[in-house]
Amino acid sequence: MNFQIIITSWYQANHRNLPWRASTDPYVIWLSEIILQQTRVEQGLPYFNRFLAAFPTVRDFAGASETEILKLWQGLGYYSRGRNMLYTAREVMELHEGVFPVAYDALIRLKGIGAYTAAAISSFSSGESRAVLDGNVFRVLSRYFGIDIPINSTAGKSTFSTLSQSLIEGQDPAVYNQAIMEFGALQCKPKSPNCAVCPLQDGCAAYAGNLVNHLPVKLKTVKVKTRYLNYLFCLKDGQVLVNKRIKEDIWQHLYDFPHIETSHAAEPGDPEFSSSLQEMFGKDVVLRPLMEMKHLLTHQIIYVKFFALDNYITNFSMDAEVNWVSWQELDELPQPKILTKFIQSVNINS
DNA sequence: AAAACGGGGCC
DNA sequence: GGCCCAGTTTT
Repeated sequence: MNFQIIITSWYQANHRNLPWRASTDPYVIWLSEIILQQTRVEQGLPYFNRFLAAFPTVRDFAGASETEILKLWQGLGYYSRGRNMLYTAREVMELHEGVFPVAYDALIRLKGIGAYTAAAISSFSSGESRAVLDGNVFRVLSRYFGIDIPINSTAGKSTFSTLSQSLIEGQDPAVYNQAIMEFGALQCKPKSPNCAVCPLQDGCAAYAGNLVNHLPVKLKTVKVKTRYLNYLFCLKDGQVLVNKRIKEDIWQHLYDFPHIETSHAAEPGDPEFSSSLQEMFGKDVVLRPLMEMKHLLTHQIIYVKFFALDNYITNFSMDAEVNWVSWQELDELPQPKILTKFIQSVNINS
């Protein structure tokens, strides 16, 4: 038996029942695929269900506001995915008259849809023969064929892309694509794959060469940087001062509090901190330390301090992105995880 | 070619 | 603490 037959038979016997697999609607597939980018199935699943319930069609999606989309996206991360989806939904309404494209060449032009997602949507919705290449496929192929070219290098992407496309020829594209990804997710896992009962054990180069734990090879790149954010929690007449994050930075278009970033952990009397506060408020203000948190992102370690400003804020120079809102309004705004945590603990302690 | 972009689970 | 997850976009 060849590689493809073993993979697809394994899939028939072992696959999970995932809701998006029940549909060939390109809109539904699109929804699931964007949500699942760099995201585990278990984490994305509830988001998929909520989005589909809220927006059954691309027309419904296109009619939403960005805040609405980001609020539903809250907690999932990589928020540009949500913003790009809204852009693309509107594009589909205007350019394709509300009919979601199924052809790879049309899909690849849409914002937020890259090579992987275009292959996934086109193969699942219309049976176009485009091999998906995601983390699972890289891993399965590099192990089975014993390829040690780094999967995140240009040469690696090219090599694996050619190989995977050659393997899908003659197969049912939708089934084969699902099968190889599911095989990578459940059987050929990154850590402690179950080689003892693997149906591909016979032809597996990594197994034969005892290289399973060394493949795939990946170039490490990410430099983690450390940041210090000092949040200013301003309350007045039951309203909270919120800030819309409009800069090119993490959490773009989400809402948090006005804050001052310092180059190091800052105490209220710190010169750098104080001068920024002076600039922001036009006079000295008194801070009351509330809480400290450490927030971990893939490439940032953020030390967060929350301070209360109980008064002194009458002269606050309001930027366009800063606004007073009620607790109720704040709750309806999309916000970073760290802020949700803070708000919860304030509610518990009050 | 490299960096930026979240949050969570697992070892 | 490091790695990885149904990747894409920007620099």
